[in-house]
Amino acid sequence: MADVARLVGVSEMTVSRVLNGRPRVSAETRARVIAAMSELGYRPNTAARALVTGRSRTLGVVSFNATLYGPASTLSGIEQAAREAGYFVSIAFMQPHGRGRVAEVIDHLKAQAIDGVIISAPHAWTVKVLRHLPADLPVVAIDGEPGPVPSAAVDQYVGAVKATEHLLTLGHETVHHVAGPSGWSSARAREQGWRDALERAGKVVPPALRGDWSAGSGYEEGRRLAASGNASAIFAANDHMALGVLRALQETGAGVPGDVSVVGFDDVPEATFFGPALTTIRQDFGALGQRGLALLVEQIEGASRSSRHVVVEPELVVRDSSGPASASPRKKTS
Amino acid sequence: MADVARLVGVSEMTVSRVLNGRPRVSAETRARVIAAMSELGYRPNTAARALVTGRSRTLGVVSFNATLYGPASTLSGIEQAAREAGYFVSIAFMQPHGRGRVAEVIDHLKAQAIDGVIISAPHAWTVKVLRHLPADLPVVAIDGEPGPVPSAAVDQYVGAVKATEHLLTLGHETVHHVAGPSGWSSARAREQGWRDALERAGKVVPPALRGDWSAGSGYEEGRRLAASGNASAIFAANDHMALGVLRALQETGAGVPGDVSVVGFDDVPEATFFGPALTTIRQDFGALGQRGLALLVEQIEGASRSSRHVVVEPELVVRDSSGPASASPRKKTS
DNA sequence: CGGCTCTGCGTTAACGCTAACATCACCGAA
DNA sequence: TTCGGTGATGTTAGCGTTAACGCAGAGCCG
Repeated sequence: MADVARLVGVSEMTVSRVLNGRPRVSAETRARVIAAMSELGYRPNTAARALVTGRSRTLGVVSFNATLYGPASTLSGIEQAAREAGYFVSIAFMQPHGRGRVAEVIDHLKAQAIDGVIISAPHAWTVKVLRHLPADLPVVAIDGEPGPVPSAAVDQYVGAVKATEHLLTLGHETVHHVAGPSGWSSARAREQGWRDALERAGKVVPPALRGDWSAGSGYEEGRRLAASGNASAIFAANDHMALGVLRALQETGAGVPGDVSVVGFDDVPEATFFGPALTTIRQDFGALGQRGLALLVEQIEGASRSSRHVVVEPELVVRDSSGPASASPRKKTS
Repeated sequence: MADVARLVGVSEMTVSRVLNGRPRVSAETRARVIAAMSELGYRPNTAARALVTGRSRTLGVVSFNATLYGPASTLSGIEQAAREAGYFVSIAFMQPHGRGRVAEVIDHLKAQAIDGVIISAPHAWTVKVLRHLPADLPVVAIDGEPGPVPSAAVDQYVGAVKATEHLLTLGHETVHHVAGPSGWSSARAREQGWRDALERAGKVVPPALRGDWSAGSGYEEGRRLAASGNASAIFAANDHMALGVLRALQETGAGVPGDVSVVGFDDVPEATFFGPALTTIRQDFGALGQRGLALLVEQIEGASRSSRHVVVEPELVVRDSSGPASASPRKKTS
């Protein structure tokens, strides 16, 4: 920086002002400084900057289960938005064991000079963790229920309503639900949306079956439903379970969508290639990440803290696995 | 830090020495300093440290296509190992468009004070990018071919050989291959391994079919193979294409593994739940990340630079989709 | 024309930490 | 006894940047 200042014949302070886009520098000086900076290949030293300003332009992201499609896409969205906003993204993954480890991970991030944190909080219990964070650290929760800190989430409830109503519109008498594990906010919200949609339409609400997000659990519940022989429409709480359901139906000879319609949730990239292509609810994880980041930057830069809970609308994607209810109920085939 | 020093009644320098585990501090003083630090909740300021030492204990990771299982798992492995080694991990994702963006992303990371970079280099062309990096920046390439910088990769070639030999051992006359897109190092290595294994066994090498990693492309090539009616063993270059192949076979009435055996590559979590459960080659992505990180830390901390190319062995996982060749070749069914 | 504001710069002093050297007490060897 | 060595600690300076203030000159108003 001293070199730049010397080359232009001004003080370091003036260079600093140009660097930060501050006013009180004549257009001409500004141009000459910029020229000198690029000529010398000058790069500001982030450490020195952080030291004096107390801000590092680095954000922490705590993510659970980074290998799943949803969290990974969200992370990607966050990173891109952060880069555009001029922030760096430092990551820390939680091992699934939970609880005690959270503190450790957050400690790790706090050891760094971090301007704010985005925490993926898919479990109901994570809300408790959020309470124990230092009050002066800007935080955004992603993918959880509205809690003590600003948050961004896909509207799971609405998505489930859309899925259920789609099936009802096709003429199905009712819709069966393979739910996600209790304790997950998204599983709860989807189940509630399904239940409410059925009740609003005056339909019978069959008992919800409970899976664990895995294709295997979807397969098991699918077998159960197929055996009962009275399901004509199934809404699975995620695409992997829907995949299991599809397989179970196929094995028991039920046609999809001829005999049974199936709808998933998430729209993972492979969903188009399931057999048949899966009707599902698309979550825009990238947008989720962006919104979350925007919320965090807003807190950090002290703008209005108006909207404490941002919601992303999911979207129904109709493919081949859902169709009109057949005229007569399907016979039990196995 | 001044507070800690005052509380103990020593100079800041002594506190600093304790902090860095330096000698020349009496055991008693050391203990008192540590006590004071925890009493005051003191946390060293990373920015000040980085400013004076020129090292930030932050690593950059450049990853392509972060939403795929492989890269995401690798990233997770890197992060965990880095945390244990006392480093922070700053990420930057490439958008798939490639080329020009690489420089931009690396620039972003260089703007931060970074001690080293791990670059995921799955394409053959990424090797060129590596040449243009500043020579003084420690770099490790992951998941590419041996190139100008130290690298860590899963031994794709050996994996493909294992898959092919597994099928030959089961008595199949030859093995068909649905390859990945050319331009990907891993696709090339897997194809080469398959080819060599067949040749070594003195078998006919059928032309390789080319997919694009997606389930859709696997489905198409699977239809083609099923139509030809003479394939009894298929090795798909990844699990998603294998999924497509399975579906195609199922639709055309070919039994798996009764009529046709199928083997994939990767061992994605859902592979167990494919129909039938997929025999595949497991890549330990977590280990890959760890090894890559170790290589980088070695460079940074100036230890021996002995092994410039580290290889992780993949592992055959036998499930239900592969079985003995049927006595008589299957009839063409469609 | 005095006093006011505004612009465009410069000067000084940190930010929190560590490298390098300085100091001092003590100990064993010559 | 003197001297060099060593272990424990302190002092000084500076890493690269920005906040806060200072100051001169231009322009404007009453």
